[in-house]
Amino acid sequence: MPATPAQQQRAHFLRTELSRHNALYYAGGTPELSDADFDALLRELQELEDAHQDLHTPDSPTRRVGGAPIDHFVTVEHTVPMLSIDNTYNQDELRAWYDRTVKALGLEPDDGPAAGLFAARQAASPGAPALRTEPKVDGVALSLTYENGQLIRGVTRGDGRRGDDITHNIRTVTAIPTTLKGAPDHTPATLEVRGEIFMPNAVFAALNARRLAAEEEPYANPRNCTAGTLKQKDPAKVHGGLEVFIHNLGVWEPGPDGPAAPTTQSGFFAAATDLGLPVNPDAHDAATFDDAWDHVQAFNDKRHTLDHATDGMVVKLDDHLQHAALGTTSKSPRWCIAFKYAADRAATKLLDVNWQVGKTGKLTPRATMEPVLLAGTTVTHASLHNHGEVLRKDIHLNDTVEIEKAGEIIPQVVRVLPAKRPADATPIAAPAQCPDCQTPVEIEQDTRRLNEHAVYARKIARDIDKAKKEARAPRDASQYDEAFGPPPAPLGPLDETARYCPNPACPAQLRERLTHFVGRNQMDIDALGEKTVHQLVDAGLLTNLGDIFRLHQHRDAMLQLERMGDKKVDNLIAGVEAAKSRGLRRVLAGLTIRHVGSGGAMRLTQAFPDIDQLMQANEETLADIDDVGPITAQSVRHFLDSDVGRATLEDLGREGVDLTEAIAAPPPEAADSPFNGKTIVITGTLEHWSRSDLKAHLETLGAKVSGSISKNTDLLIAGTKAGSKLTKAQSLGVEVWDEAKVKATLEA
DNA sequence: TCCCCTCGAGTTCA
DNA sequence: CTCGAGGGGA
Repeated sequence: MPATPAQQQRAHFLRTELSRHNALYYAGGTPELSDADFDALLRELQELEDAHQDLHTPDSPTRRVGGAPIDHFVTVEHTVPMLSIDNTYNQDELRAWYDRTVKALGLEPDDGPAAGLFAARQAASPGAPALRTEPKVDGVALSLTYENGQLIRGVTRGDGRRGDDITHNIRTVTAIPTTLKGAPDHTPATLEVRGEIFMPNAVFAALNARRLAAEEEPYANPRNCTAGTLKQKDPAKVHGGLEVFIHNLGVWEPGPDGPAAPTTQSGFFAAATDLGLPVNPDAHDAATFDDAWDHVQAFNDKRHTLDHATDGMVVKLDDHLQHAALGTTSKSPRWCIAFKYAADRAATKLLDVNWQVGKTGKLTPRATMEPVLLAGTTVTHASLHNHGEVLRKDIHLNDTVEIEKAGEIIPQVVRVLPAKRPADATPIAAPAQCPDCQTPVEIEQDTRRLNEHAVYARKIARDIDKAKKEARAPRDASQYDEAFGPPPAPLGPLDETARYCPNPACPAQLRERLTHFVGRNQMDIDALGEKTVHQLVDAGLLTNLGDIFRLHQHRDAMLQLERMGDKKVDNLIAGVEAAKSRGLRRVLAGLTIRHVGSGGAMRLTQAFPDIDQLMQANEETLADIDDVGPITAQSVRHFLDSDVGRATLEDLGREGVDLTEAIAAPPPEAADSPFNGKTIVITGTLEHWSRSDLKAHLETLGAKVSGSISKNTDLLIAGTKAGSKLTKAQSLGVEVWDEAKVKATLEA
């Protein structure tokens, strides 16, 4: 049956949309569609084409050249999981891994070149290296399978357990042999190897130059471009020039005449080379730890001269028997470790500075820069923290600044490059008034420096007292230097640490405070996100915290707003209703009282479980509470005595918000729980609980759940993607559990 | 008075 | 995740 004009139009629309999103996705830009939405469109097009022969076109996204259409990639289970590698960031951490490993192998502690691992390797096989070092190339990990020397499959790493079958695309990569040397008789019957596929910088640059010339969106970086091109549905569109380095062995079944499986990492490299598989030319044997460390350091200079991105060095044990003996943790093998070089820096131009108003009224300068690629992401913004910081670093508009990522995540301006300061560089002006409500700002200075002055002044005051008692003349100011040492340098503009808008009714602050109040750990009103709050504030429906609980009176007004349907409004009203019973602790945590967050709110409600009792507490009583000192106490009292504070609490009470806190009796099993009395830190991504749920649960069992690791920590619960906390816990010798162990213990 | 430990607050990008 | 600052023990 021929398609109707409407169907033809729809099919055309779907084809252009799908191609456009494909292009966006592979350019590493922001996809406008989720994978599921993309698949839905693709399916719709497929169905249209199936029903109407005349809609078929050779270039349809549902087809690939000369083959059957692919709906989606086939998921393939890895025979041996492809794990990720643990990271270290300095020599001590690397050494700690090495010592741990030597100990786990049951060898003598390795204190010199003749002991430990080195000695063990020499005994087993004279001249054998203990370790191997190999650059960590920033590309895409994949697994290749050969049968009788023929390439039969290429699979992405995926989640480590299973990945996507990309064989059709892999065949177009000339760096990957489709037939091994010596095939079929002198190759393994089955061979599965792992490697990294990447795009050399020169290839990437040429590709982007072509795209720019054709007025197409350039690709974000070589790695995204590689990942994108491997996920092409049409192999003809895979970019040329991809390179690959094979680095690990998955499976090696020798077969009747084939070579025997290698038993060491160095042996594997030699064997791979014999079979025609490319390996990294900068990999080295290392007899001892010190040798390995020398390679690590030497490569830090060399890596910048290479034509591909590297972000570290992998250190591996050479002996496969030792690999087997050590095994793996749930996320990474114990027999190798990555050393990450100090955060990469990038230089870019500072274009603009905006002053943001925070929920406390703090004004923060936020820099906008020319987009620059840094450690895998494109960076445009960075906080400049405060005006003192701007002055101390002497940052001007139009300066070229050097940026790096703190903790691999948050971009920071490290310094300006003074030689590159242009003629049109202008100092960054700090606002004298709030950019939103024009109230004159208040300035805070470094408390430590203020304290130095206070200490110096006290010394003088005490001396004057003493002089009075001893009935002698007080010291002359010119003698102070001699008696008390030189006075601290006077405070100047460079000591400014914060600028505040003091107006409690500032609209910008109100927006931020409302957003905080409805946030996850406070009132937890899911339907009220940042966007919606701003919408409602702009519409005049939210002018204070209490208004949230009156939103249901403005149903019609809300329905007038953009992207606000019946369903969303119902959701919102139900969420607001539920929020009324969250209790005093969460209300206090949401109020933005200085120095009172979730922890402080808990302490306060433990001492004063309802608002009336809290209202009656004076500063001294408050300061008696554990973890509450004079400064926090004053801040709490100040809030409770302020007009806004009292009015807000009364308003919330009138609207039916629960201003009491039930004191949870510990469940009977708490006493024998292994978590009782333990100080626990949770990190990483958990599967079965949200982190806050697990925290709440462990607390009912008598545990203290804290946010940072120290030597007081009894236990670290590490989910996947655990970061520096895991490393720190290991270096402090803190016990670490994975999620499965927690689950098993809780169920026991 | 000095430190160590925690908490609060601000923050970027996918 | 990191910084700064408050709290509290040594």
